[in-house]
Amino acid sequence: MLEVFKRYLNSKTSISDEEFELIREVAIERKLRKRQYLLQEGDIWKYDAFVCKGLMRTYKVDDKGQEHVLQFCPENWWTGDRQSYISGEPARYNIEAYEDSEVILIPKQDTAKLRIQIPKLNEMMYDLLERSFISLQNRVQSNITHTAEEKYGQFLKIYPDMSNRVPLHMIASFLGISPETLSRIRAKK
Amino acid sequence: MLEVFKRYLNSKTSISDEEFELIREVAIERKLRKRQYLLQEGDIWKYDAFVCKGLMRTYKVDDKGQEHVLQFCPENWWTGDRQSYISGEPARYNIEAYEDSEVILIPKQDTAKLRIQIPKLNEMMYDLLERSFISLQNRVQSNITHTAEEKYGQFLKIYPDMSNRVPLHMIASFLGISPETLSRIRAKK
DNA sequence: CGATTCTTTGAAAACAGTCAATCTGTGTGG
DNA sequence: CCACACAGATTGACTGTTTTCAAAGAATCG
Repeated sequence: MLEVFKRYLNSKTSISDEEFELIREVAIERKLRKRQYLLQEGDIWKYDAFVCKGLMRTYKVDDKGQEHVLQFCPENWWTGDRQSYISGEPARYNIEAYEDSEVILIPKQDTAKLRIQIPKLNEMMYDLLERSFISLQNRVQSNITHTAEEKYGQFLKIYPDMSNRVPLHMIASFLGISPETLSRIRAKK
Repeated sequence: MLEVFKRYLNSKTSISDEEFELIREVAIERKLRKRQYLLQEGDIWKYDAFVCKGLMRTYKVDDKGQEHVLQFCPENWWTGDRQSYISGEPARYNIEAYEDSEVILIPKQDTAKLRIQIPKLNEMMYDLLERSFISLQNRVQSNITHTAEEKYGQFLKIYPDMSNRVPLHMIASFLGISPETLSRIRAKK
């Protein structure tokens, strides 16, 4: 599991073996079965989580009991609840494995130390946040600009394999449309 | 204009007079009249921009010539096109003053130096990005969860004074609904 | 195989968008 | 100072899209 992480780090920046040892010392390896939770609403999130294998989804349940998928997080992406992480408040989201998954957790305090010890890691994580910001911004823009059909088209471009990995109704939820509507959109292609 | 900026910085962190001098040396003060552009689509954005006074809006024009407002940026907020800033690609957005405004521009290279010279500034800008990320995430969540009416309610909570400062049709555009629909939503309260 | 989850389909209702006309307020120039 | 132009807001009628509800048909998993 750590090998995947090391390969990822070296694709994004360059980390020496000694530096990676520092990471290894604090990294927690966790295996999750499908439908197992990484985080439940109300808990406090204190990690940085890197998905080595599998697929996580972040979702929220509204007053009417309806689920809304905020994010899909496949292998080689980071997940977590940034709001809870920063503020120390209870999480408002659930993060659940939707496939059997392998995740590396780095406790918050250790991340802070590592970012000082390994400046390149710090830089990488900053870049990551910037890019996440931009992709969220693109998503907002897509939401206010496009029709349901166009949004689905965009989604397929950005996540080409996701439609094979998660059920349709979760994609609909991610896009903010009803599953029936998405089904009909697909039918007419 | 720089006084406003200094006050802002000291509300977010603490910057000594000597440190602020470093900022002053590179800061560019710019006054903009209503309808004047800070950035036009196609240009390359190379600054960090802090709004001391007035109101900026970031928008995009789609294929059909329709404007879509991505962001309102009143005094004491930062604006810019992060995508263009990072990648060096031409901006896809326009940033326009919607009131007579005063903006401080710090050129990209100078920001980089300042962030090294003034660690607290660096920290502050990181926190800022994190918080911007979270608020965008909340906006996405609101987009996929709520009806037009609920979204408008949320908007009023987050930007209580904005409805006095910008025309209704721009708020509609920001929310991704038609001006007529927003007008009707308001009428039935 | 049986149970569950997911997807599709149909019909009706709710909702939002478009187009066009009218109304309102503001600011400008004669 | 008034008349006019202009931008913005509202309203009505219509159209089109999306949701909802219900039921039936696939697909998947234990």
